[in-house]
This record gives sequence, C-alpha cells and structure tokens, in this order.
Amino acid sequence: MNNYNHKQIEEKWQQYWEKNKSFEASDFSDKEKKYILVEFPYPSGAGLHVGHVRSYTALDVYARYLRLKGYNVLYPMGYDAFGLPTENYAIKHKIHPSQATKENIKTFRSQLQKMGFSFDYSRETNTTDPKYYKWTQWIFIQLYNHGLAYKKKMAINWCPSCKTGLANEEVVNGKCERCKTAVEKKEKEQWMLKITKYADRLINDLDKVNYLDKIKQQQINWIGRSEGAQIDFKIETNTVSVFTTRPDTIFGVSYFVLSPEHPLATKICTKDKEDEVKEYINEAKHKSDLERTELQKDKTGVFTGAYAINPITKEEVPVWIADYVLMSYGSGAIMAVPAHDSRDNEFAKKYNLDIKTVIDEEKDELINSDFLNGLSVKKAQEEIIKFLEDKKLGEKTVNYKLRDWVFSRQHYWGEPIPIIYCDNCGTVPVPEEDLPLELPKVEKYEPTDTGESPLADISEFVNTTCPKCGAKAKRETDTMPNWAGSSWYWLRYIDPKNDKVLADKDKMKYWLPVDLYNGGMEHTTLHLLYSRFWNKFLYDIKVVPTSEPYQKRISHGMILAEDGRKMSKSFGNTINPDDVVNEHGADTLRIYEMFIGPFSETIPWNTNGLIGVRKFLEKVFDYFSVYIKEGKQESIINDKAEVVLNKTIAKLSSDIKDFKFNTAVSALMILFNELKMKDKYHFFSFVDIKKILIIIFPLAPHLSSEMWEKIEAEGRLEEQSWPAFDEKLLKEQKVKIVVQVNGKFRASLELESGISKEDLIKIAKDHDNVSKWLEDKEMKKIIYIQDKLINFVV
RNA sequence: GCCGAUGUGGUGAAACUGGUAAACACGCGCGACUCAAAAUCGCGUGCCUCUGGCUUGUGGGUUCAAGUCCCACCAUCGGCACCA
Repeated sequence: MNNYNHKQIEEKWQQYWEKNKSFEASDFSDKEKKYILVEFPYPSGAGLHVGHVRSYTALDVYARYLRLKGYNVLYPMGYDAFGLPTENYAIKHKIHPSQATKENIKTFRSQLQKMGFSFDYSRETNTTDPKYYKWTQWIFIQLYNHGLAYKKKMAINWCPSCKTGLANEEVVNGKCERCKTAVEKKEKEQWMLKITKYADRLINDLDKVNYLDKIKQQQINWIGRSEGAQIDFKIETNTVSVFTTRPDTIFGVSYFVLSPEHPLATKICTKDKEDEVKEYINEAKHKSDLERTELQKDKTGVFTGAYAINPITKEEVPVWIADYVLMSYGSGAIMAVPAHDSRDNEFAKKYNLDIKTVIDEEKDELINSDFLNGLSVKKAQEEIIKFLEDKKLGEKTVNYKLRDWVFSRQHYWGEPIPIIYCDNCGTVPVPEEDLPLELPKVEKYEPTDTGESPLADISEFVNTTCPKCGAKAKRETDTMPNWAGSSWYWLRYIDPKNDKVLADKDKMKYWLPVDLYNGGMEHTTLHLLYSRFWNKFLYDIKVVPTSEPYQKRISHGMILAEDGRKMSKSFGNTINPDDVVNEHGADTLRIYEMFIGPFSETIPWNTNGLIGVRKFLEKVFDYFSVYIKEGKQESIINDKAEVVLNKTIAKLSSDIKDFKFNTAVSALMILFNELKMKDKYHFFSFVDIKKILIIIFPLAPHLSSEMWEKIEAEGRLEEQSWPAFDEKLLKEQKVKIVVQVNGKFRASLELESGISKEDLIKIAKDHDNVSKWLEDKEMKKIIYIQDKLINFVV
C-alpha cells in the first residue's frame, strides 16, 4: 500500500501556509523572541544547491520547534545579489544584471517555497534594491564622516582576470579567491575602511558571544595581535623604527633590514651600491605575492653600503634590503637577530653575517647583554622597554596582521560609492536626501582594462554639481565590494520597509541580538568579521542597540557528491534539489539531509540513504492511514509503547535544541518501529496520536499537517504546543542489568527496576554463567550501579 | 612551521557525567509472496582457531571497568604562514 502522494500534499500545505501567513513574525509580541538567522544566498543562475537545503532545513526545524515551544520567532530570508558572477553572466548572455538578478531571485524563491521553509517572506530583502542599498550607502557616509573611510594611494591586490582590486581577505595563497588567478600588485587610489581601529574590540568582545571555538580562534589568528616594542635606529641622519616582539634580544642585533618598498631603501645606499640596490628593488617589484611566498625558502637580499646604529649598544650594523621583510607589516624594517630568529638565521648564514647569542636557552637567561645579563626573557623585556621609554628611544607597541579593508571595486554591479569630488570643496559625500545614489541603467558595463570602473565612461553619471557650492564636480566611479550589502542585512529584516531610517530603534531593541546565526566557515574572516565591524561602528554612533550582532554562531558541514568530490558542474556530479523534491518529496529531502550525519560534518551524498528515508515516510503515512480506517474507535494502549513515546519526545526535545538532527530522526524511526512491528499496529489514544504529529511537524511539516487534518484534530498543527514528557515514564518497568566478573561481561538480566543490591547479588550469583566463573574464587569487591550493572571482582 | 579538528563494521554513523561498542539507516545474504521480476514483508549480518577469545588509528598508563581520562606517536582534513 503506497498512496503517499507527496506532490499533492506538499503543494496543498505550502499554499495553505502562504495564504494564512502562518510564519510571519510579529514585532513586540508578549511572547519571548528568538531571532534565527541563516546566511542569505547569492542568487546565481545555478539555483538552489543541496548545501543550501541542509542549513536552511536545520534552522527551519529549529525555528518550527521554537514556535511550538511558544516563542515569537523571526526566521527571515533575502538575497545578496551584487557581485561578479551575475555581472559576468549578464555580459555573456547580453541581459542586464538587474534583469538576471530578478529572474534568479524568482527561481530561488520558488525553490525555497517548494522545500516548505517557514521563512517570513513578507520581510524578504534584496541588497540590489535601491531602497535597500540606500542604507548601505548611508552607512558608508557615516563611516566617512567619522573618519573611518579614507582614500589612499597604495599597492593593492589586483586580479587581472576579474579586473578589479581585492581586499586582503579575498586573496588566498596569492590567488584571487573567486577565479584563482594569480594576484598582481597595482598602485591605485582606493577607498579604505579602518577596520584596524576595531582590532582589539573584535578580539576582546569574542568573550561576550557564544561562537564555535574554532571560529573565535580563526578570527583571533586573522587579526593577529602581537605585543612588542617599537625601537628607533639611526641610519646617518634618518630615524627608522622597527617593530619587534623580542626587544630583549637587542644586544644580539647583527644587521638591519629594510623592505624593498621602504621609502628609505634607495636614499640611504652608498653610491657604489646604488645600481645593485635599484636592480634588486626592481626585481622585487615584479615578483607577485605568489612568487614571493613560493620562493620563501630561498632568501635574497642586497647590502646597501650603509650602517644603522643600535640605539642601546651604539654599535654599527650593516643595512640590507631583502624581500623577506614586508612593507605591509610593522614599519617595513627589522632589526635582525640571527641567533634567535630562524629567518634571520637563514639569511645570516647565506650572506655570512654575524650571529651573536644573547640568550642561554637552557637557563632561560640573558647573556652577553650588559645590564640585562642574568635576567629572564620576560624580565629582560620589561627592563629594556622601561629603558627605551626613559631615553625616548622607543616604546611598547602592539601590531596586527589585520589590514584596513580595501573597499573600492572597479565594477558596474555594486553599490556606487556616494562621494563627489569638487575643485573648491574637495571630497564631499552625497547628501542624505539624495540617497539612494542609483546605478545608472546602461548598455555597457564590461570591466575596463585601464583599471577604471565602467561607470567612469558614463558622463551623465560622472558629471554632477557639488552639493556644497554648486560648482561643476565629478562623482566617484568605483563601487563597493560584494561584502557591503551583507555587512548589515540582519538589521533590515527587523524593519524591511522603513524609508526613514535603516530600521526602527524600538524594533531593533526588541529583536536584537540575533540569537542564532548559521553560516559557512569560509566566511569567518570575511563576512563575519566585516559585519561585526560595521555593527560595532553602528553601535558607537548609537544606531544599533547591541555591540555584537550575533549571540551565537554555528557552522554547517558541506555536502559532497556521491563520488566524494565537491559537487561541480564540470564533474557532472551535482544533485539538483528540484529533482529530488519532484521524485521523492520535500519532506523526504528535508529528513534525509538531517539524517545524513552530524550537522557540522562534511558528508557525501548517498541516494540509497534518501530512499531509506522515503520508505520511512511511507511507513508513517501507512500508519496513520490504517489508524484512520481501523484504529480510531478502540485505542489499544501498550505500556511499553507509552514509554517509547515519552522517550521519543524527550530525545527530540534535547536533540533539536542541540542541533543533533541525525539522532532526532533515528528516534522517530525507533518510535515507528515500535508502533508498527511485524505488520502489527499499536495505536495510542487520540491525545498521544496528536503528540506524535506535533513532534514530527518540524522535520516533515507537510506530511504531518496532512495527517493532522485527516485524523480530524482540532486547530492548526503549527499553532499547537510542543508536548511535555513525563519523567516517570522515561524509565521502563523492566531493566536490563549487566553482570560482570572481573570486568568481563557474563550475563544480562531482565529485572524490575529499582531492585536492591542484595536481591540483585543473590539473583546474579545464581545465574549459571556467573556462578561458573565465581566457583572456588575469593570475592574481593562488588561494584554495584543501580539498575545498570554489577561487577564481581574475584 | 603555527592554530584548530577528526580517526569506531562493507558504507553514513550511534554511545548522556567512564558501565553490554556498533543504536538508526544503507548495503549484503537467506527466506516468504510471485509463473517470474520489482515492490513489500520476515530472519540474519564486527572479526576469529566459536561452551571461549579478540575488537573503536598505533604504543604505553590510570581504573573493578576506557571509544570516553592521562602521556607519547602516526595518519587525514580545515585555517594561517618570510607577520619580525
């Protein structure tokens, strides 16, 4: 018997929920609020991926569970739609990016609805909607007004294939994060955001939030805070600062290094070395980051002929130029201590430079260091910093690996940066009343080879008047990176239609912070860090009520293809959720992806497993069909089954709360194995039958809703309360007690629970397979655990 | 090199504060139904020299008892990396 028509059932309930607005969140409800957030998708032409389905289902199960538990739940969805793939797609197919975006969003929305996700669709946002990006631009202007957005000419990471600048976070192993092309350096004026100003708070405030440890650790590593000292060296008349974490080793300095990009590099070299130095600098310039890291094993450098004076010893040490010293970290210059730094050591050996030992590693004690001799490393650091500060030769400082965020992109499909350049007034932000500054609708939006934004070619856009003095002026033509829109989107869901402010203050007070946020690990040092930064800024200017946006952050594992590789069009191993929904149903796909394994693990797809889940749902369908036909009048109550139901409710409650969906599903399977054993059905009272449907609802909302209607239960399933379980009924009357002799399993006894130790010992000793092992042995000890185990030690 | 994680059947995996390792599911085998196949249902399924013994990456340790705790090592994955 298999009349389980998933198509009919699922369409019916999806329409029902939509018509009844079943999952719209209400602002300021008396119920306690929960804000459940999952990263919104980039609406690419490829459509929804089974990976999306995994995390959206997990949070959907959780959101539905919380609603049944009586919470006012906000579970919204939107689209992060600016970015290169759409632009490239549009160029290739000769349709406008906004048109492509519109179509893609339409596809996504219908795919999401077919999964039965309980999003509040009335709050849908789209980062490319001018009503939305008006506020993205508004935030940029606030950043500018507070000195956190600035323009700087600098060597940036340039992707020659995407034809745009990249942030440091977007460069992976010297390659473009998106297209894997080797990144080049390019001198360009760029808008920068001063995220470094928030470095300490971005680390420290991690204490206030409940993120997975590995996420916290990765962010801390990325920010890369290190404490040390800045020390001033003199090279002839110039003063050059170095940063070091080991100021205690100052007596071991035997040479000095400038980065090839250091402004003094060409100035200080002696005449006879000039050609050699210039050539080296030129070579270094043409090495990409990728080449530099690949060649890192073999260090190169060139002697400048100049000498630097150690401010403590007054000793002269040779100044070298070497590209193992980076201009972008510290001051672009180092004091080299080859005895106690492996990189300096390697370099010194190659070029025959002095190596002076100043620490006795065995004793952790300073040697050959004048007034520091005999001190521990830690003590010596304190002493030397005090000394430097007294003599004004240096000071204690902190350095970060984190760099400011390169915020300009030379592309069409992004938020225009709302800035005007006026000859009289300089840089002027677009006035708030003129926002949004809309992207001009144009025919040509291909990126240029010159490194200019395509907007620079559009004279109607570029030429404008200064909002301050009215003179002729020009607009900024760069656009924002694709990370901009997602850096504040969770705020907009709270009040998506507000045109006065980005979101109403009272509403934000009610909903924030986000209680649970799920997203990919790949966003740990990108989106997650950027959005924390923006939130902190908005908090500082009193726009948002909390200093951290997300209370809890978790992460899902990837779904690989059946062959264990990543799903990819080029391998031809992708699974399209639409096909699965058509063939097996949304409830099947939902439960399958929950059952597949632990939520945070990477797991390959397995079509056989999917079929197993479908069979389970058919079993559920059969059970209720038979119940409706036969079981309804006389309910057969089975004691053991009653215990099983209570256990199942308890197990599901804790498993859903802990995101252990795989065992939650298995608990439901065990329940139905009890309910339908060997073709015999065990039916419960009507009250208990309803409880079963309520606990299935979060995982299989369509099927359970259909059955709820078929058994003629009153009210709407989605408005029921999650059933309580009876603690007393969790324990079975009969328990299995393990009998061990010397820790080895010898027998298993089925006895009344709560049996006394004495009675148990008597029964256990009588057991054939136990007495056999106890014969002629002296009893040393008896270990007894109530209702579980008895161990005779002989 | 540094930081983090993970190692359990043929497969995905389960095991709460140490207490019968392998729940649940897939796969496989046998059987029932059928002329037959599929579907469905039932039974079985860690390994071995099988009244017993062995088994959670390897080797030690703590304990009456270790997948779980401690020490050392190996392997795989993820992140960072000439960051001074």
